[in-house]
Amino acid sequence: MENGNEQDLPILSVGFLMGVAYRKLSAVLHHKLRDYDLTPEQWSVLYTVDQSQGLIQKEIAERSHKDKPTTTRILDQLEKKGLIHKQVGENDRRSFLVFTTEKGKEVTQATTPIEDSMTDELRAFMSEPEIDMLRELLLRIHHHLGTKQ
Amino acid sequence: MENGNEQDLPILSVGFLMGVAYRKLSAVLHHKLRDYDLTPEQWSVLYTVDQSQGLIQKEIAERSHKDKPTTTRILDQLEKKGLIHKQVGENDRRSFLVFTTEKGKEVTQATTPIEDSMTDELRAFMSEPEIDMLRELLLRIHHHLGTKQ
DNA sequence: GGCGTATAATTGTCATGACAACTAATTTGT
DNA sequence: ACAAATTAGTTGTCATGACAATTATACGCC
Repeated sequence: MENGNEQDLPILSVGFLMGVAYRKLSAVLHHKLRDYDLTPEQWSVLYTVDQSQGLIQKEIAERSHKDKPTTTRILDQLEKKGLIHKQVGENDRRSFLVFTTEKGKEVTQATTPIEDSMTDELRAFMSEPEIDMLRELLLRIHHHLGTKQ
Repeated sequence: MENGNEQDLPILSVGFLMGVAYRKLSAVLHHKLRDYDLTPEQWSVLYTVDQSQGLIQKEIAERSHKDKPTTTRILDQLEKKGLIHKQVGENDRRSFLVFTTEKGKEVTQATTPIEDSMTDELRAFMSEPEIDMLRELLLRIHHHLGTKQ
C-alpha cells in the first residue's frame, strides 16, 4: 500500500531529521542482530569491552558514550547473557575490571561483520565521499556541542 | 579539567556517531526549552498539532515519525499540561481530532524561535552548505531505509 | 443485514537515556 | 591521622521508542 509519504516530514530541523535517521539505522542493525539476542547498544558495549579487555566501567562508559547508570545496566545484561565478566579491581576496590568471556569473544567475532555491513546499506544510496562527509559532520557536532559528559 | 578526549570514539560507524550527535542535539534543545516544561519530542508533537489543527492521532504519529503508542502518551502529557485538547470524531468515533488550546498556541509561538535557534548552534562550526548537505543526507537515509512505519 | 476483517487508539512490557540521590571506597588538606 | 571532598558504581524515576496484545468502531463482502 506504500503510505505514499504524501506530506512527509513537516519538521525539517537537523535535530529531528537526525532522530528519524538514527532510529531507522538502529532498527536495521537491531534486525540484523536478531539471531544474537543483542540490541545495537548492547553490541557497542560488548565490542568496546572486547577491544580493550580489563577496562573499568567508567572507561567503558566514556568510550561507548553512555552515562554511568546506562553502562551499569547494559553490562548487567551482558553478564546475565554470559558474554562478559567482572573482576574486582586490586588497586581500587570501588571499581571492576571487565572482560569478555569465551562466548563473548565468539559473539563479537560473529557480529562485527554485521555491524560493518551497515555501511553497505548506506552505499546503496550514498557515495563514498558522501558517507565520509556525513561521518565528519557528525563528529564535528559531537566535538562542538559537548556541554557535558 | 577538560577530560581531553584522549582516545575518543573507538566506534566510528555512522549509526553510532549519529546516536551520539542526536543525543547532544536533543540535550541542547531540551535545555533551551527548560522554561516551558517541554521535552524536544513533546515540542515536536505540539508543533505538529498547532500547524494542522484537527488531525487525528494516526496522522500526528505519521507526521512526527512516532508510533501510535508513543503518540498517545505524548498527547496525554500535552493534554495534562493544558496545551492541547481532543474532540471525538463525528464521522469516526474510534478517533479523536486534536487541537491546541490557547495556552498551547502561546507556548508554540514562544518556543518556535527556540527550535529555530538550534540551527544557529550548528552555524557556529558548520557552513551553510554543510548544514544543507547534512539535512539532505539525513533525508536520504529516511527515505531509503524505510522498512516499516 | 450480518460476519469477518481492517483500523484507531490504548495498555503493557522492555531497553535506553537523562537525571538525582545514594553507598562505598579513595584521595586531599591540614 | 582524620574530616572533607572526590570518585566508582548502583538504584530509582521518568520520557521515549519498539513491539505485542487488546478494545472499540468501521468497513467489505456475501
